[in-house]
Amino acid sequence: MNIDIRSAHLFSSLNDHQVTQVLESSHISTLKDGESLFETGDDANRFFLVIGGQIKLFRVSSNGDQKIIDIIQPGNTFAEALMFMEHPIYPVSAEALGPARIISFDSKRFLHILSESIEVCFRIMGTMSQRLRGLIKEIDDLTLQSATTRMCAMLLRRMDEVGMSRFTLPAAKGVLAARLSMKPETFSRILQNLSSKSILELKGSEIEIIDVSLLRSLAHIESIYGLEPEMPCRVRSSL
Amino acid sequence: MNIDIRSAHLFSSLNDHQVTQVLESSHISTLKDGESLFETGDDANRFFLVIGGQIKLFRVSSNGDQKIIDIIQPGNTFAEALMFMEHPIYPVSAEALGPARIISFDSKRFLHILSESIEVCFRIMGTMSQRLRGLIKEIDDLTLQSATTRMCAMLLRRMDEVGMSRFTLPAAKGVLAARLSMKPETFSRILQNLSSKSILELKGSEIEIIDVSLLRSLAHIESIYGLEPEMPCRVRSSL
DNA sequence: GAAGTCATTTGACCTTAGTCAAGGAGGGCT
DNA sequence: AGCCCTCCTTGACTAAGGTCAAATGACTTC
Repeated sequence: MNIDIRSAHLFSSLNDHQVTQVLESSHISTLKDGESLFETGDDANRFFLVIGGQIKLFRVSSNGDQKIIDIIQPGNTFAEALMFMEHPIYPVSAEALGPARIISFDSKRFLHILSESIEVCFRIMGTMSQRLRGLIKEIDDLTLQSATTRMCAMLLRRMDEVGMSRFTLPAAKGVLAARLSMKPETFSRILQNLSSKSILELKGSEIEIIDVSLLRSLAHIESIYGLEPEMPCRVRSSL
Repeated sequence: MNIDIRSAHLFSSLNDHQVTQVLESSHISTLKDGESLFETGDDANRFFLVIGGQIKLFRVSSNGDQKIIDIIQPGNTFAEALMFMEHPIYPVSAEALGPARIISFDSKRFLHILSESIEVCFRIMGTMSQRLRGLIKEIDDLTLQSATTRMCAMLLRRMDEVGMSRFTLPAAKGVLAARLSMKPETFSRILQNLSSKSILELKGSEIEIIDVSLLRSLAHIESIYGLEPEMPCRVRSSL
């Protein structure tokens, strides 16, 4: 197994010597599906690089609901932003979504290397900046956008990523629902609804987008013409 | 007017020479109440330090609603995280909340100084890290917490800040409502409700917390015993 | 001090999404 | 095949907040 950690953005400008140093404090591990890596509130002395599978970052509410903050894909690092805090504590929990492989690194050690390389600092700041932007967008989505809008935006992103109008969902529906901050039931209903409007066709986790432009307009401003007024399962009539 | 920008965390480890350099590209300005500083999507070539008044950062939905992401207080910088992006664009809009005074700095110029000072880099990364954490907490609040919980948490924060159980709200109620992602009406009703439960007393924007421990428990897990079941203005009875 | 403007409150009602409960459907295992 | 298990779907209903509109209050400005 010979992974070049330099393929990860964060490490990409390290020289050979630095790579060796970083690897000295590294530790590779395999996680089973659902295995926990750390929990919200744990001391954060290490950060991670996903080399296989997916890691989900999430928060749990007092009544057990969980909101998925992010799903980290292979090649990406996470929790590296914490090393700059005086008392680093993970603000989220992390566990494997399916079997996964990760490398962990000692934060202190990496900080030391960082103190010699402005270039790596800049890289990290770039990453953090983007993450900041992503979170702001997410807050926007959560407060200013409806569940349907979020769903449509997600479908469009996925379509873009795959490059085809026919694709398979990147994770189990329940997981995607939590990522989009809705219940599985709502997720299912919205998908059904889009399907009934012939905006897409779905069979299991296979989706084909039929009307891209309509989907796009829904992702931006919901209900160009009444999507919700005809939502199923409304009890209006019985009042 | 002789403000030492070093009192701002971001600049605190600059030497005299660097301060001079930074100030060379700086520009002080005064904003009237509601005056816009920049809008979401504008090119982000400058970042800012608030020296008087408050600046609100917000996003606007397609139907005109606005969500306040943050309210920046004097002594704090904002938009500095953007300079690390290749194509920097403000992810939020900014405008003065009441008359305000700010200093703006040229990002490029500052980047140059940064490239000579690891210490300042570390400081920035620390700030960004905290901001990241704050946003995650906010997402948590929005998805996993109710409006009442958010209100209670805000009141407790404010009480902590002031150090007394009697205090005045830090901004107009409508503004606070937008900050907490709720409508002014909801804000008012929740406050009324807390008042009717003798958890607090309110007169205008003066608030006195009566039952701190109950407030605290509401902030954590809502409805230890039924707060919502007795919410006013419900039409249950007419069904 | 009257008029006007703006923020807040209250009331009545509506919409979104969550809850709870009951069925499907698919996949792996024996 | 039959069974179990987990995930997804569907139906009926509830709850939290939003909407709209009117009433009140508070603060300016003339």
